Amino acid sequence: MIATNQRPKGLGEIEQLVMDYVWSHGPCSAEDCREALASTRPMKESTVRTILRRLEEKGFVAHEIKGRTYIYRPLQARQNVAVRAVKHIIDRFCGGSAEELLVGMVQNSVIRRDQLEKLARRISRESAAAKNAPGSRSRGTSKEE
Amino acid sequence: MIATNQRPKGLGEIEQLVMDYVWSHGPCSAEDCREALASTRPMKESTVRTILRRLEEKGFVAHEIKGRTYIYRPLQARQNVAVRAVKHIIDRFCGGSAEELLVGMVQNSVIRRDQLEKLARRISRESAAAKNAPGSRSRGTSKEE
DNA sequence: CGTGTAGCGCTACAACATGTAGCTAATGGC
DNA sequence: GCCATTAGCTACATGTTGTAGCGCTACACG
Repeated sequence: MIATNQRPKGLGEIEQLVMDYVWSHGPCSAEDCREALASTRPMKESTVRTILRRLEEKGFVAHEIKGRTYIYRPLQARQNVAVRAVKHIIDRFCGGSAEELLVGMVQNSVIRRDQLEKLARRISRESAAAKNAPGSRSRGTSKEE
Repeated sequence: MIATNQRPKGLGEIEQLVMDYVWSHGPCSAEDCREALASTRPMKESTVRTILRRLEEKGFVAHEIKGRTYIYRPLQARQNVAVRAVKHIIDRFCGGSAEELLVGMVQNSVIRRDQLEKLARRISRESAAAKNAPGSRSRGTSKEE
């Protein structure tokens, strides 16, 4: 972890909403966010900007200046953030082993059995393919950015 | 918020440590906890008690009185807490579908491919077995008491 | 039966995270 | 030159978490 900044902090509720928008919509301005979220969560302009700034501090987004508007884009793939969060849980609760967790997930219907099976097969293939393509290793460790 | 208690709040760092002890050690008193954690995390007696009390408020533990000592025991299985946390992540980041998340977990070496495959087989069996035992459905929804 | 001690509840408080927002300054269009 | 847009800075209220002091009670012991 280079960690220029980016403490491993989590996302608050609003932060999550904003990130969701940035993730699904792609590069956008603060105003874009505000307007898009206005119906579900009205905010002042400054509020959105503060959120975006904090998101940037935390390393979730980066901005570039277009004209005189900041255009924010996600720095990390949504999936990676999710994975890291889950990894954190695994470390904390499961002593690093995901096995029991997955069993529990199936038992609690968080994933369905058949889903898992399909997935296992799919991953078998992908994993094997990745192994045969030396360069593609990069996906494994750092897909973000 | 009606919330007799037990908001779906997370655990702080110390709270986690204490829970870990309660989970692995089973029913124990505040002093047990304090002593056990003393080497890694020295705390005053009142601190441990506060933590335990909050843990009880949050619904993670319950106590019974033995003599004049409170004996705390976990109310929720460690695994269930983990599963719920992951479910939360899935809902928040993955729109409810765990698939991509799992793929990402394998790609990021959070779980190994073979681990997942083994698991898929194992779960196949367990799941099938559960399906044949009508009463055992209860495990799926609420394993915690 | 008085006193000490263990163990609990209550309360407080500081630090930090998070949501919210106002005010000011710069910048570009009209 | 003036107004709208948009960024920066700062503030503040609230909630969470770690930490702990203080006082009360009940049991043990002499």
